[in-house]
Amino acid sequence: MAQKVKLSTIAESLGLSTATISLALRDSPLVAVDTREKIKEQARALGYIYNRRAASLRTSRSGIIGVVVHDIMNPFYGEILKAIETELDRSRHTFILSNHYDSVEKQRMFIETLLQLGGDGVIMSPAIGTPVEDMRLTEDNGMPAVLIARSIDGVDMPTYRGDDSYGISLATNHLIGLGHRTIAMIGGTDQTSTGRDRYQGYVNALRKANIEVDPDLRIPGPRTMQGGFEAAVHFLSLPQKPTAAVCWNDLVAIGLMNGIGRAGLVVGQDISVTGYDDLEQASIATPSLTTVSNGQAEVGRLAARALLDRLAGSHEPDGIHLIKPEMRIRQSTGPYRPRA
Amino acid sequence: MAQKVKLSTIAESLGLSTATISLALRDSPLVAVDTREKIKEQARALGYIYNRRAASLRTSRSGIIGVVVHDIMNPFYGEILKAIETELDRSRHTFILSNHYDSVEKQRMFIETLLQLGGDGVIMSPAIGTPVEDMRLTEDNGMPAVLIARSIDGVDMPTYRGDDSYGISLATNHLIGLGHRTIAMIGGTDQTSTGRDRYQGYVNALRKANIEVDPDLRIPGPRTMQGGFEAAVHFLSLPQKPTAAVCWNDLVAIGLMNGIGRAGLVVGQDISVTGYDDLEQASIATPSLTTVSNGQAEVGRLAARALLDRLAGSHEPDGIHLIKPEMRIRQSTGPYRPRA
DNA sequence: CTGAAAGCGCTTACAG
DNA sequence: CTGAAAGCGCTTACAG
Repeated sequence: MAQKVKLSTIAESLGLSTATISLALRDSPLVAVDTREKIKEQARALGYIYNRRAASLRTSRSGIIGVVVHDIMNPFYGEILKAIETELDRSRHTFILSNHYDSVEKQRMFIETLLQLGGDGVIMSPAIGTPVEDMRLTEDNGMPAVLIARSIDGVDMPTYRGDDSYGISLATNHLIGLGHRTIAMIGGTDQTSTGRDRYQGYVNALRKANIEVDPDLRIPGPRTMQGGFEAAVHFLSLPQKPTAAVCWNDLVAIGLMNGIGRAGLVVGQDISVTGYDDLEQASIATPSLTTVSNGQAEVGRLAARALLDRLAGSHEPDGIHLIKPEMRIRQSTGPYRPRA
Repeated sequence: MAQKVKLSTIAESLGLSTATISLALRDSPLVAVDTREKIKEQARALGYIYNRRAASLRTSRSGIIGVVVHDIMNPFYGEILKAIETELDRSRHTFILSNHYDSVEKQRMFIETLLQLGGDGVIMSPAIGTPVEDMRLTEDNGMPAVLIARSIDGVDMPTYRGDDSYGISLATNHLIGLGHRTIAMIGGTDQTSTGRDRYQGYVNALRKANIEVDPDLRIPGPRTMQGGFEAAVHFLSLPQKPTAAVCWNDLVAIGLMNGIGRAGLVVGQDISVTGYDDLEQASIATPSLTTVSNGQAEVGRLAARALLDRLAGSHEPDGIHLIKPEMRIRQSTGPYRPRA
């Protein structure tokens, strides 16, 4: 490649100072319009590339925002990320993405890298078991953080997520309303706020309907399609013969439906299944999946906006902002029928 | 936050020079072992954060690698990215991810941002219609690029992708071997190398079996699950009454299978369907999907390694490296049966 | 084994 | 409206 073009290259070629070039390229009104045009023209002609590291070293603003979630391959996070991307693009921020796969270690390394790069802020769905100190790391170093999808006890940062307890109770109530009494809960973990809230919502709904809660009807663990698929065998062999399953999320539900289908039973008739999240896939699954919309786009949009607002100086109130979930009734649930 | 801790802070607190601190923190053997330990200890105690922008301004190496693909929410790219992530993590590189959604504009903006940040290299699956100049932008500015999944005519950069023509012929031959003669091809576009190659592979296989190629049996367009689902109506109403469909990818195939199921036909018996990619979902779909493994993990791993090797000075040969696809036979395909 | 000094390419008061 | 100069926080020859 040719000699590197920098501000001084342009300055010399035009007989101006680097200060003027710098101002002109950033559209400062301090520079006369025609000088500005001439400078921009020349920058283009020379193939000038703005050196952000130098600028950011000087200004201590990098334009970089970090985003770290459990796993971007999970469409639930994918849908949140898409909304974040849209917001950040609009304000010309660059975002750096990482999965932590629920490794506190990996998450901490990401935060450190982001600090080293001078990240302006971070949006995170904290890993299971994230210690409070790790969260402090961000704010102590002047990098504001916004949480999504999960909250951490003892951390009072702005947090955007669905109202899990309420959402899962919608699904459970829907099944109860269809006459089901033996309802299993498939998937999830007690190690996250989300997991605890969803199980609680299920328990609450059953109690309110005077249905005894049988702990053996809970099959914790699965959070993926594969997991739901594998859980089908366990589910179908439960001695209580459940006629319905409230699933942790849509992926688990779709996997479970596939597993149930393999066993020759018809979902929506023999067994009712609900999902959670209302992913794009939910409506085109066969049968189409009854689920709960979890407002992913809303979560992503609001979290990104909150961070940008804070960077712009205004201060969104801290604490948890719950997005209201909504029921989506489709073909995977139907009236109670006793199992053979 | 407290006053920012930098090299000079540590230097002063220990009565040493910044040069020594800098060397010690990077484990230089030039610094005595106990001095080194003392320095590291102090750095930790003070909560020192390495300023990469400053370092990178000085060394003109950033440790950043850019990755840009069509859409990370597509599990095909997700699986490639996972492999890239694994390789880059190992060498302590940070990666910046972006979708271009086949917008040349968005892709160019990403490349420019990456150049501004001093990116060390870029891995890209180029957007449809990427002009050769845009590809030059990377190398002209000393940032090596490696292509994945798609190639561009006239660009001789290292490229890693599956052998699409061969792969789709495997699927087509499998159907022909089962006795099918009226085989549709669903999805894809002629605007990418991948699209042209796959259609060509399908055509070649038919010709070789002396089956006349009927252009009306091609339904171009769909590349998503939703697209495949919607194409089912068109497919089922084709007057030629095809008994099998070669799909662009697994997503289209799964969508199509759902659509066929809704129409009351049984995939694997009434209609045979093949996918492409062998995504995780393929094996747990119902029926499980016969498909072609496209070596995503291999593509990601090799592309990342090629870039890292080049950054380390060695020079992987340019040109296209084709990964051999493999057939995965499952339940979605079965022997020919005339349609009612 | 350790230090003094220059320089990476910007931006920003300040002066004119 | 434009310029001279300092400084952001590192690293790297060079000297000792």
